Amino acid sequence: MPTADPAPRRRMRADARRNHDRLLAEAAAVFAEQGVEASLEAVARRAGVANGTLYSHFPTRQALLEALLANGMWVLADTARDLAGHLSAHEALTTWARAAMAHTTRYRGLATSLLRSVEDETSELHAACQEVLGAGERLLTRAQAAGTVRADATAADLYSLINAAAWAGEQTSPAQGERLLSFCIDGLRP
Amino acid sequence: MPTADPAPRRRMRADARRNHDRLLAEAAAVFAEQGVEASLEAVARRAGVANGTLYSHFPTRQALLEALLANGMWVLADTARDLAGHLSAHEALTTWARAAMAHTTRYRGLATSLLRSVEDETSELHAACQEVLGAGERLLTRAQAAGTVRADATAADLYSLINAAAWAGEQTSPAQGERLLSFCIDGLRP
DNA sequence: ACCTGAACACCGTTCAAGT
DNA sequence: ACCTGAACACCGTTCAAGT
Repeated sequence: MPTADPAPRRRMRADARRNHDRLLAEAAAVFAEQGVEASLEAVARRAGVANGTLYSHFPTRQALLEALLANGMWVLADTARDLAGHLSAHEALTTWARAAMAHTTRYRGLATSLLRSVEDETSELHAACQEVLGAGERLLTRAQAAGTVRADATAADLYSLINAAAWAGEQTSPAQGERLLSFCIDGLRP
Repeated sequence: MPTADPAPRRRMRADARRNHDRLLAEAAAVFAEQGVEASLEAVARRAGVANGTLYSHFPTRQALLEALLANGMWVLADTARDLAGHLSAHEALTTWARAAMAHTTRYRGLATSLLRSVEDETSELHAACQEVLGAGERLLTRAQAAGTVRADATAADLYSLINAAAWAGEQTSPAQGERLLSFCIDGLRP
């Protein structure tokens, strides 16, 4: 029961809808090439619209990211529920953590936005980040009940370590990022 | 036996020396306030010199950071040697890791520069980062010999986790950063 | 030997004017 | 209802001209 509707899908003029979609598509391409700090001016240019049009559709960079990522983040939360049904508490946790990290490495610089936004209520990404945090928390609690994770670990710890490993992977190599994630998760054991 | 002299301390015109020192002092202040991505134009302005003067003394942002940090990083490497003399292998490692993380949190954004620079030979910070990496490696090897750290952990792992924890602390809270460091170090146990 | 400041090519963000 | 594009205030970096 999300309180915000995903997008006012219908009540939009045809040209507005076209611009909206075009902007999202080009933003995805530009962010994939240059990371989430890429020039928004370049996004507008590639979408063939004036810079003001971009800002009227997506008032902030975070709003653009939210539109690109919210869906994937809901899927991630659903994945947590699925894994909880199919795997042991600890395997579900580690498998999901890897999936969450993979999502975070989608664009360079994303880990920074996602970690900041989980605590920043003014961020358009905040709700989606909280969703992911909550999904992780359920898997964490389950693993704690099973005795495979220390009792003092928190959802914020799990969320932080996933993002930190993703970030380290960005700066060095994906393999190094995954090694870090493994170490951190091992460090959660009692 | 460092091969690069710290700075051509003497052969400098008086005005050049003054500008050099003033630029460093203002850079330290501006970075402390705004992080290492702060405007270099602002640094030059506050130092009372033209922007070109800043670039002639410090051709890149990394060069400026190197001048500000290299000394502290050598100290960090020395600290590793001291700790090895006074503490158990594992205590020396954990104590030093905390000191290294504290150094990394000196300016916001620094973790990113320090992790990138350790592998990037073109960075002016590269030598100093390698120094720190090497210091960590000695403590790590000693702990591995003592059997308190798993054999497959590398110096790059240690260096990455210190910087990743510092980064996470920047994005959330120092306390969260320290929790992450603890978990990661625990994860290094056999 | 060093400094200056203009020059160039870029940004993010806002907002009056258009259709 | 939406789009345009100019306007403003800021960058990083280079380099001819000065002293």
